[in-house]
Amino acid sequence: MAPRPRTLSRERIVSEALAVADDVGMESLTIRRLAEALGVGPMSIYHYFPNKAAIIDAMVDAVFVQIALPPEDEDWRSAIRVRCVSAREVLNRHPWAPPFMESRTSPGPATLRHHDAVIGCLRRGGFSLEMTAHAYAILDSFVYGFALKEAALPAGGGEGVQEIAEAMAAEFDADGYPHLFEFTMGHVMQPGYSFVQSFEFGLDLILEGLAARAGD
Amino acid sequence: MAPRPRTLSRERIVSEALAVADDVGMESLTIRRLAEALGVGPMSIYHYFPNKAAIIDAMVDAVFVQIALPPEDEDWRSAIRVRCVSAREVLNRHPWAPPFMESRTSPGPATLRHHDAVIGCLRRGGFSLEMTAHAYAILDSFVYGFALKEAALPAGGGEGVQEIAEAMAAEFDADGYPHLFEFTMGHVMQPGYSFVQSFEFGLDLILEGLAARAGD
DNA sequence: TACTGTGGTCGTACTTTGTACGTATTGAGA
DNA sequence: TCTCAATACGTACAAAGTACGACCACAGTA
Repeated sequence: MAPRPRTLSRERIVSEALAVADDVGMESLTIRRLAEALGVGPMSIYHYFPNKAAIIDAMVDAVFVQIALPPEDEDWRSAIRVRCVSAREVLNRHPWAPPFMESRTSPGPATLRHHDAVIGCLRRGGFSLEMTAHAYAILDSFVYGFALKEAALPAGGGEGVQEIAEAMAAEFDADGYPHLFEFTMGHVMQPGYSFVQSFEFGLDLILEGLAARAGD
Repeated sequence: MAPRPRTLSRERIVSEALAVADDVGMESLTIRRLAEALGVGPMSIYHYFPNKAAIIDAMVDAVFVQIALPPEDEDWRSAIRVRCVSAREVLNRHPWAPPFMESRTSPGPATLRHHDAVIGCLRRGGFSLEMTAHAYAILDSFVYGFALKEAALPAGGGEGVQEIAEAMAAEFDADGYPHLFEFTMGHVMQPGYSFVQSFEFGLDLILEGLAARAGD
């Protein structure tokens, strides 16, 4: 029945794939590299997954597992807030993920459970089906979009940004872009700047707007 | 000086690349395929671009060209609205684009001009530098995130969704996901459902929230 | 007219990818 | 001990990006 349960398993493969993708990026996650990280021949992986796409599906589901579900004992607004903050953290840990979270055609169980919990939370909060659709669309668009932008930033979002901004500023020195110039110099490159602050600002703005419309 | 200006040019290459990517998706946009579409050998392309990444950079800039700048003669709120609606349309025409729009490290001139115009619009509207950063972050996160989700949908967002939803519903028939089930059946699969409606809903919600905070 | 240089194109070939196919190894049950 | 199925791997092939250098057509020059 289990002749040779040597080293591999779906779990180990997925977890190693996450590590590699986090480390070197999705475009450098190759079967060979993954196999090497697992200490195994490339073809061994295909005993557990039919193809690379299936591995990515499993990776996406593994990301969803990490996102906190909205706590059931809180009101919808703070419960949703918890899950959105958690989602940003998780997506930040896996910068490769945002483009894949929504585009997979075969969602895994964790993905389904997650969506079920969020929808349930909104419904319990008194949202109609239509308003639930709107709320979920705007919240997730914001969360994924923000994560997408953050992924483009160097780690942390504080330090390395200045360098990039500096390099960019050098290109449009000839003030063909006056507002961009002012913005970069006067804000982005200032010491206290942090892109992440905009996340809670935006999230609370959206939650407030949703609360005002909750009865619709 | 111009010994043999036969068929190729940067413009023609980029425009054909857009067409191919729109048609078969980014992952199927290969140099060979692009060359074939241009009626040219694969290597000829490398006379105009140093590598594939440079082509993608140019493609992204070509997408930015299409997005309407905020009209200067309108108040910030409707001007920004115009450009966001336009952005969604354009990104919808190029479903491959969202993950690339922010992640390129060398922005083209259209990209810079676009950002300059949006920032200028907000500044003229009375936003502080800090508020401008927040506003731009939330607006673009929403727009890109929404486009990302839309790209995962079959064309149009109305028709094919039902089929997919039906297929999905078949999997969780065992009502392990009651809210998702209710949502899918009671809303998504209803005749009038349209995901796109959520865009204007969300956009107006955000604009309203920003207007309320504009003085900060 | 012949020659030469230069810019545009392509043929060949190398490396790296995903993965089809068949084979070797192992230990549980007969 | 023998068999067999589950597991791992070796080899090989198609398709990708692209380095390298050859070819080709014309613009000037002589």
